[in-house]
Amino acid sequence: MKKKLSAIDIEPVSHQTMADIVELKLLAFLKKSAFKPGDALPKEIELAEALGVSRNILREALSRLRMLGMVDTKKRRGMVLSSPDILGSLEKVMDPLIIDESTLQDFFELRLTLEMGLADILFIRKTQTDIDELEQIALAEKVRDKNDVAFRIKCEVEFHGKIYRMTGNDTMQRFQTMLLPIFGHLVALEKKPAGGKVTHLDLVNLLKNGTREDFRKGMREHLEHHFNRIVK
Amino acid sequence: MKKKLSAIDIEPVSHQTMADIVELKLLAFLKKSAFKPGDALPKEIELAEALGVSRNILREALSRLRMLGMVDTKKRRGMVLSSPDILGSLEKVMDPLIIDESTLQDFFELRLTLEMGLADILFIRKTQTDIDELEQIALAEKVRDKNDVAFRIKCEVEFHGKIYRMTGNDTMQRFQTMLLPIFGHLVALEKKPAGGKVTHLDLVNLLKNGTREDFRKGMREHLEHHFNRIVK
DNA sequence: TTTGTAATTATGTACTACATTTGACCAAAG
DNA sequence: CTTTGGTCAAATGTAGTACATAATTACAAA
Repeated sequence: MKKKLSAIDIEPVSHQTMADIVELKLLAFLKKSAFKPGDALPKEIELAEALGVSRNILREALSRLRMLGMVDTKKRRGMVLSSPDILGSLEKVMDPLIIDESTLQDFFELRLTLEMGLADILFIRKTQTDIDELEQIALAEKVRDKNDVAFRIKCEVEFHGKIYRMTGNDTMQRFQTMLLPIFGHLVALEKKPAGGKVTHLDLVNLLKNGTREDFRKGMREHLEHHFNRIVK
Repeated sequence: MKKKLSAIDIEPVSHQTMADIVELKLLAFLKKSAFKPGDALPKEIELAEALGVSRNILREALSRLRMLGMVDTKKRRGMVLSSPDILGSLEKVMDPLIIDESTLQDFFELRLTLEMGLADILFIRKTQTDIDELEQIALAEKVRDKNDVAFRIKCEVEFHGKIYRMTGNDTMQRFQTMLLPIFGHLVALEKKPAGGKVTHLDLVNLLKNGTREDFRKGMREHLEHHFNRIVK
C-alpha cells in the first residue's frame, strides 16, 4: 500500500471545539447586537452561563477576540468592544517559512500590483519635501559597491518604503512592511542583481517632472525583471 | 476641569497579560526553532511547565495560534505546526461597523490602488474564455433599470470580482472579497450613481483589443469619481 | 476640591478532576 | 504474513473551584 489514498475525495468531519463555536457565537453576537466601540459587554460569568460553557472555554474564545483587538477587557469594568487592529493578526503569521509556496507567490504578485497602482495616489499626495527625501535615498545608493548584496537590499527597502510612506496611507505602509520579508525571501532565490533599466533616480525624476503615466511606465520597467518571474 | 488632559503625552503602561506574553513566546519559539509544517510540538503540560504558567494560560495562547491556523492540535498526538490561513483572521475582523473611519479610508484607497495595478497581471493571465465571461457580465447590466441600486451594486461586484478572479491569484481574490463590504459601506454614502465615462463594456473591449496601458487608462477613468473622493 | 482609604467586584491565574479521543500495542483470524 | 479487532494509555478537551489582582465606587479627612 505505497500509494497514498489521494483518490478518496471526501472531506473529513469538522473537529470544531467548543472554543471555536463560542468564538463564532461571540463574533456573531457582537456584529448583530450593533455594539459600538466603547460599549460595555456582559461579564464573563454571565456570558459563560448564557452560552452554557465553562468560564475556561469562554475565556479561550475571548482571548482570541482580544488578540484580534475586537474586545478590550479591563478589571472590574468588564469588557468593551473596540476597534480591532486589522493588520495586527496578519503581522503575526507573516512568516515566509511557514507560508506555503503558492500563497507566497500570491503575495509577491499582490505587492507588484500595489506598486503599479501607487502612481495615482502618489501624484495626489506627493510633496516637495517627500520628493527631496526620496532623492536623498536614491542618491545614497551610488556611493557604495553594487555587489554588496545587503546594502543593495537595504536601498531597495528604503526607497520603496519611502514611496509607500509618501501615500500617507498608514495601512498601505504597514501592509508593505509586512510583505517585505516575503519579497526578500523570494528575491533571495534569484541569482543575479538584474536591476531594471530604470533606476531609483530615474523614478525620482519622473516623480518630479513627469506625469502620472510616465512614472507608472518607469515603475513598470523598474520592476520588469520581477514581472518576468510571473508565469502564465 | 472640563478640558481633557490631552497635553499629557505619556503612554500608559502596557497591560500585558500572561496569555499575551506566552503567545509571543510561542510565536518566537516556533519561528526560531525552525519547525517545518507537520512537525510535532511538545505537549501542553511540558510547555506550560517550561513557560512557568498554568495550563489554562497556555491553552489561551494556544487557542489564539490555533485560530490563526499556525498550530493544529490533535488528541494524543500533540500539536503540529501547520501553514496558517493568512487571510482567515483578517476576514473575521473585516466589519465596516467596527473599523475606525481612518482605516476604512485606507482600505478604500488600497483597493483603488490594487485595481489600478491589476492591468499588468491581467494581461499576462487573461484568456479568451475569461474575457467572454466578463463580457457576458457587462452585457447583462444593460437589460435593467439603471436606478435599481441593489442591481447596480450587484453588477459592480460581479464585474470587478470577475476581474480579480481572472488574475488567477486566490489571495488577491479573497482580499478583494473582504474589501467589498468596506467599499460598499463607503460608496453607500454617496448620493448619486455617478458612473464614470468608461463603462464596464468599454473595459471589456480594451481588454480584448487594447494594450495594457489602454486598459489601465480606461480603468482610471472608470474609477475617476472614486479618486475624486481622495483628499490631499 | 483634592487626597487618602477601604470595600466591592470583575478579571487574571492556578489547580484539580474527569471525559474524550486516538495512537500504539497486541492478539486473533484470514 | 497481512489484516482485523480490541484493549490500554496518553494527550487534549471541558468543567469547576479557589484565590490573587486591579480598578471602580464611596466615603472620610485634609
